[in-house]
Amino acid sequence: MPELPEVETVKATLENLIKGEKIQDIDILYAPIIKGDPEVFKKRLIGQTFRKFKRRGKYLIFELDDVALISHLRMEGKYFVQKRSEPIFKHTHVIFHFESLMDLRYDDTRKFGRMELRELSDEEIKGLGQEPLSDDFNEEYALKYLKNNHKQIKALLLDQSFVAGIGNIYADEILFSAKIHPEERTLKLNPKDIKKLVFFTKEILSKAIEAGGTTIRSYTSSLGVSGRFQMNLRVHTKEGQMCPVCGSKIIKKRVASRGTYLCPKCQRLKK
DNA sequence: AAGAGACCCTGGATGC
DNA sequence: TGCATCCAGGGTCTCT
Repeated sequence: MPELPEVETVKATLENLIKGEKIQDIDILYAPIIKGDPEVFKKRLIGQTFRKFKRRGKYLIFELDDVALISHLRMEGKYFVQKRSEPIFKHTHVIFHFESLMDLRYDDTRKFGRMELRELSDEEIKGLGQEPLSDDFNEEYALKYLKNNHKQIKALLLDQSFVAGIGNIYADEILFSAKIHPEERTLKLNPKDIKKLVFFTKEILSKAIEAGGTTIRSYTSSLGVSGRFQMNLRVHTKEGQMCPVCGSKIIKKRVASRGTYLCPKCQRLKK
């Protein structure tokens, strides 16, 4: 399940592979992936060349000559760059044919991902909070945001309008490193907690990007995107195993409607 | 305002 | 072995 580090890795990989490629034709095999009219989507993109590669939160933004293609991979979206002659996989839904006879193919087992066209002047994605690795995401911002907030802290980390790009895996890892219980109310967090939260958010996401993202479950074998950060996971998916800090058993419970892993001894609720 | 649940969707795991 | 059921969850929407 791609979160910020995985999307960043996909962005970098695709920039290497398809920058300067010109679209000759597009096959849309499963139309609901496309927001808006698929025919308009095709007409607008054919003849355009991939120029710039960006990421905002978990969204990929491809800039072409005079249009932006925004892509969200949701749970299992993947891009493959393949020769036109290669067989098409079962779950490939959109194919961009390049003049070079290479294809960019979008593959998505569960069909949750979405693509959308925007004007270059209108590529800002509404409702997204700060980029976690930017200087604008800092203690002051978090303190101010939390002032009128009563949520559970895990729900807040997953809230893209607070900070954009964190998903279920990294939320668990950040909270474990910061020694904060996922169900802790944001109101109860003190400035020290906030400081740790901001610090470990940046630290863990940066390290994950360096490692090329995290590969668990279905997130494997997509071209160029088999990360190594799963080696560094300390609580996520570790139910029943020993906490690497104190040796207690890691538990799993539902928090914010998500499977959540934590160490009940290192991450205690405040009184 | 927060939180729960439905929805989208498939494959893998589990249960009988 | 085989069939039915459950579960995973990012974003969006509805309801309480």
